[in-house]
Amino acid sequence: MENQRSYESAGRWLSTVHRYGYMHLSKTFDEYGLGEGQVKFLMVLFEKKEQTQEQMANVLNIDKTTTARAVKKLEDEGYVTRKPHATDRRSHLVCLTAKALDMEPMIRSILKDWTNTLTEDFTDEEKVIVVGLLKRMATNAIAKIKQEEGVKEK
Amino acid sequence: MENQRSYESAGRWLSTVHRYGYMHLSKTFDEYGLGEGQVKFLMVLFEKKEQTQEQMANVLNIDKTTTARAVKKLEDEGYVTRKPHATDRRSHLVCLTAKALDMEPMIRSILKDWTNTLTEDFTDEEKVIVVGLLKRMATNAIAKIKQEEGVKEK
DNA sequence: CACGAAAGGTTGCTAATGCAACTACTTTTT
DNA sequence: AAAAAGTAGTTGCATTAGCAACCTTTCGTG
Repeated sequence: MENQRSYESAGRWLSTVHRYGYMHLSKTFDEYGLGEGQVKFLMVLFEKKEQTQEQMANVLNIDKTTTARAVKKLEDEGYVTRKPHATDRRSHLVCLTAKALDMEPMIRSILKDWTNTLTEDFTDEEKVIVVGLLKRMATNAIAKIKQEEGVKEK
Repeated sequence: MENQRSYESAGRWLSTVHRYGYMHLSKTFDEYGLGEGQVKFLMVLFEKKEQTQEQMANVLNIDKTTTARAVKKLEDEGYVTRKPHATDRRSHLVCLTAKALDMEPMIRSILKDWTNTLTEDFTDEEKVIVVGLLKRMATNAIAKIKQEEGVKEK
């Protein structure tokens, strides 16, 4: 149990990178009527084409209320439409509009540019390593929270 | 320019880890009257003992308004006091209370536990690597944002 | 089939955070 | 020394995000 003298933990840098990414991407996407928070949902739709809100929330591990509000903004800005689900009247299928599809390359390139900025001085190997480690941390975090929830409602 | 088919970028996992960390730490610190957002300022004070808000904002790369509000909450909860600066009447020195010092081991241990959870299945080497890579990403992010600001006000 | 549980969404509330604008002191320039 | 520029903090506003509570529809079991 060494005395951790300086505040240099993973979490400290993680939150810095996250905040700065948020700032940069918010500013960059602003001119397209997009907020940083909506982009991740677009990314899911670019891959899956049609999804219910519930499905998107699950894939991204994001709360369903956050999902609902992000989808609403995307709809307001003309990036997605919602059509009734064929068999379940509770849910809606969220679909991309032509506008969103036109913007796909642009959006991907903005995200990629930011990733490149973050890993500017990384070797190719390090670039691969960091994604892998972050993914494992995310997996561990998710497992822990799920476990806490499980305990709570036992 | 390979087609990045799945949304597996560093940023995606980074934001997941960040959000889950926020959730876990908020919940854990809640019973001490602390929010996740205030803890990083306490960590700075544990190391530097006395700081102006400006100094804390700089160390953490956090906006001064966020700093002001975090300090206010810490003051309201009895973790810090503010005393007038000896030579500059614009600023205040933020100092820890006995209550905060008593809680220091507890707070460090909660943060460390979460780090351990995130890196549960990491080798010792990987634990070191991930902090280093995150720190470099943070440095790159900060440099980029500073550069954008510089351009703006030219 | 009916009733209760579960699932998909929405609304109200709260926290952390950044930006713009403002006040109040300090330092620099002329 | 007076005016200009810069620094420390604060307040108002907006965004992302989660939680609790609620509504509506669907499903499962007696």
